[in-house]
Order: sequence, then C-alpha cells, then structure tokens
Amino acid sequence: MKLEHYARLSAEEKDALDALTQVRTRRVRSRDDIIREGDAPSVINVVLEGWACRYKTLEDGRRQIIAYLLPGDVCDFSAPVLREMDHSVGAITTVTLAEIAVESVGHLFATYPRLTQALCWDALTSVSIQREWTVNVGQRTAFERLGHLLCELFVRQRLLGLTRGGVCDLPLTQAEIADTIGLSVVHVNRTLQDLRSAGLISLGGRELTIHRLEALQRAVLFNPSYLHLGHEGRHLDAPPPNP
Amino acid sequence: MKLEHYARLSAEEKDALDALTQVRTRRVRSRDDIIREGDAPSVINVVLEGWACRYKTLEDGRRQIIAYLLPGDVCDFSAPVLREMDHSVGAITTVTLAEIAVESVGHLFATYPRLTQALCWDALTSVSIQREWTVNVGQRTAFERLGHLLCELFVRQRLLGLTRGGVCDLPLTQAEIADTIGLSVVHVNRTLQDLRSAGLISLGGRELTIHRLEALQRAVLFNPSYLHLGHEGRHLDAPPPNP
DNA sequence: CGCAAGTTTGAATAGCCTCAAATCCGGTGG
DNA sequence: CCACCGGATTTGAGGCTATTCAAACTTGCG
Repeated sequence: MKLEHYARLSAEEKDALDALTQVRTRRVRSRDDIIREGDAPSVINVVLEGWACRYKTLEDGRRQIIAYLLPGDVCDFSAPVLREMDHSVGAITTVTLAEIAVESVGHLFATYPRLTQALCWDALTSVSIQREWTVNVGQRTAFERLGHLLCELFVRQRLLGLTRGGVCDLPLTQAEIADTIGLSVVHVNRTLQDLRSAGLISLGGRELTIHRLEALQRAVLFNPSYLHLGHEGRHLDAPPPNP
Repeated sequence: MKLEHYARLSAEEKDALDALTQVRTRRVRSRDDIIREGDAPSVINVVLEGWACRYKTLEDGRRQIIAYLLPGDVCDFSAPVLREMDHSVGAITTVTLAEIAVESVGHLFATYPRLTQALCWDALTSVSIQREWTVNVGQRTAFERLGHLLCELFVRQRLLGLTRGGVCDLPLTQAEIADTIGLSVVHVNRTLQDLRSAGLISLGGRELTIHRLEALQRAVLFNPSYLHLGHEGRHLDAPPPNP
C-alpha cells in the first residue's frame, strides 16, 4: 500500500507483495527490541502495524532516536549487504512485523522492475528524512525542532491514511521526543506548552491535534519537499479518505 | 578504487569503471555549487578529486552541512529515481567530477553484479554516516562533536590513502565546521583550543594532525563501526601505503 | 603593501540543562 | 468501586553552555 505512493503497481505486483508479507508475521511488545545493534538478521522485517524507532546508544547511556518507522517501513534494509546492524530498532507500541526471506525479495525484484523502483524511491526518501533530521537538530530552535517533528509525523501518517482530520496518533512519551530532537525532557515539556499556548496544537492521551497546519509549518520552517510526496501517488493536500 | 574496499573487483570490472569515469570530467571552483537544490541532474556526478559538501539552507539563511564528499563519493545518487534534488552540493576545494550517464550505469550493473553490491554497500554506509551525524549533533557536547567530526574525516581519508602518518588535509574554515556540527563560529574556535590544549590535535593551514588517535576516539566516544570498514577490503588498523 | 577573509579574544546574555519535588494519570488489586 | 502504585507530566530555581555582538589580530593573496 505504501509503495503505491511511489509507482503505480499492477494487481499482479500487489498480489506478489501481499503473498510475501503474509508468509510469516511476528509480534513485538511495546518497549521491546525488534533488532539489536550487532545482530545480523537473516530476514527482512517490515512494519505492518504499530510504531517502531531506530536508535543508537552511547556508552554512557545517552540515547538518540534516529528514525521512526510507521506501517510499511522496512527495519533492516542493510541486512542483505552489510554484515551487522550498527544500531537497534525498538518497538514504541506493540508492533506486528512481516518477516521476509532475503532470497524471495531478490526474486521478486528480478521479476517486477517497477517494484524495485518503488523500493528505491522509498529508501531514498528515508535517507532524505535522515538528512532533514540532521538539519533539525543542528540548526533549529527548540520550538522549531519540536514543531517540525510533529509536522513530519502528522504528514507521514496522513500519507498512510492514518489521520482523522487534523488528528493523528502520537504514542510517544516526552522522554522519547526529547531523545529524538536532542533536548531534555523538561525542556520538551515547556516547549510543548509554548506550542499549545500558541494555539497550534493539542497533545495528550497519545493523540496529537494540529489546529492550523499551514501556520505551524510556517512557524517552524517545515518544508515537506524532503518527504518527496506526490510523484505518481496521492498528494499532500489531497489526503486519502478514511475507512 | 574506493569501491575496492567493499568487494574485490576483477580487472575487467575495474576497467569498466575507469572507462566510465574518463568519458567526461568537469571542474568546479572552490565555493561554487556543483548541484543546486531543485535541479534535476541528468547525469550522475562522482567526485574524483577535492572536497565537496551537501548542505541545506533554511529560509532565513541558517545553513547546515549534512555530509562531506571525498574522492570516490557520488553527489547525486537519487537523480535517476527522485525527481529533483532536495538539497545542494557545493565545492569546498576545487573539485574534479566525473559525469556519468545514467544509462551507462544501468548497463554496467546488469553486466557486473559485484559492482552493484559494492555500490549498495557504499550507499548504505553513507546512510549510516548520516545517522551517526544525527547522534553527533543531538547528543554530544561541543568537545565531543568536534572531535568526532575530526576523527571521521581523518579515518575516511586514511581509507582512501590520503593521510601521511597522523596528518591529513582539512580544507574547512571554522565557519564551515560550525555549520556542520551546529555550533557558532566563536564556540568552534574555543572548542578547537580545548582539543589542542588537551594535546589531542593540531590544526592550522588546511592541515590536521591527530597526535593520539586512540585517546581522541575514547575522549569523544568515536566508535568507527558506523563506517563499516574492513569487510573484504583493507582494515582500519592497516592503512594503505602512500604513493 | 594593503585588502579581505579567516581566526581569536572579551563581555554580556539567552537558551537549555540539572536537580528536585509536586501533580496527574492509567492500570491493578483489594 | 476505591486505594494504591509506578510511570509520565508538570513546575520551580539555579547554573552552565553556547550565543551574540563587537573588536582586534593574523594570514594569504593580488
């Protein structure tokens, strides 16, 4: 479903993908690790449901969350090529994964070149997001960083059809947000209050509401071009209908 | 030459690569742009000589350098797949580029699968570096950030055989370093003095000397595993001889 | 020799952090 | 149904890190 955003796929291609993800699934409980640094996973894990994150830990315990994985995202792209993981992937909520054998992927891509292109697009987008995160932590103020993160998570979910109007899930603790944007928990809390009192968002009970997306985007210098939306698929300003 | 680190290549494969890079070269002067945000380059640019950087600029002028490109690095991986560049690439020193037609790459990879693997390895490593940069700016102190950057640039150059003992080029101004690690120029200057007076480095006149690499690595929590060195190629602790 | 770019220094200030404690909330067991 | 518990959020106060602004100094280059 997610790959559809990048290239129109035929029914046959979609069936092939479906077959792949249904072979073997795995459930990981909230806060448990999906893959740990140093592992050399023999299968490719794809998130089907729930939220996960990539993170790295320094020797003294400092932790940086370097990516959020939503349904459709691949946990271990590098598995077939690099020897071992240089970071961990943890479950934020309870996560359902598809475990895909490396060989079956190779075969799939040899058969359906359009799938390869869609997956390339996806991989390149995730690199692009990583770059934007570097900008976020390196240049933006606390207010902008936090707002930017919320914008991104909202827009990414909207792309997946997971938003309800201006509302989306946000199953993160303030401590996790802090480890994402390189701030202390205390300061995240205070900055959240700033965003709230500016009338831009509401946040509470695992739910985020963005009251004025355009205003928020402007206030935090959020330019969604790095998400590479709307190539052949749906556009940012035409969110898919809800089920 | 750089791809040799990732997979042993046959003479035939090397010849094919050489032929590719000699077709058409281009020279860009120091401080000029190689590719600008919004461009849709029709060729793939590979750095043959000199230093370049990827960077993003915010509307109000703040700039973040998000990667350094050394000889062998590809400027625009995404060109064949994504529509347009979401960031710019600028020349730090005068840079010599090879301009490679997209089609000839496709043909090359169809013919030599080992090359594909080497290039995948390379691409995945650059993503891994990007992740580490996020950690660097997000979690480390000024002292650690700066030391970490210097370690990385030294080790990457050593891998290319561009170091002389503990010495390597460093053609960056303090302003560029500042935009890389998210600090002000003033503070970069002061932190450099800290590194110097700790006896760890000397820096001046475009040249960096690392006096005690292991000590520096420990002091700034530099763990080179994210560079994915020494798979089949040379190892970190056995730098190649100089010409 | 003189200019411009880059580096270095000083001083005052702002932003964010740490520590510590209080409050809120969701889930559990009595 | 209520009391309790632990995790998460919120508040306050003081301190450190890094910033800004401004000026002096150094260096490379024409």
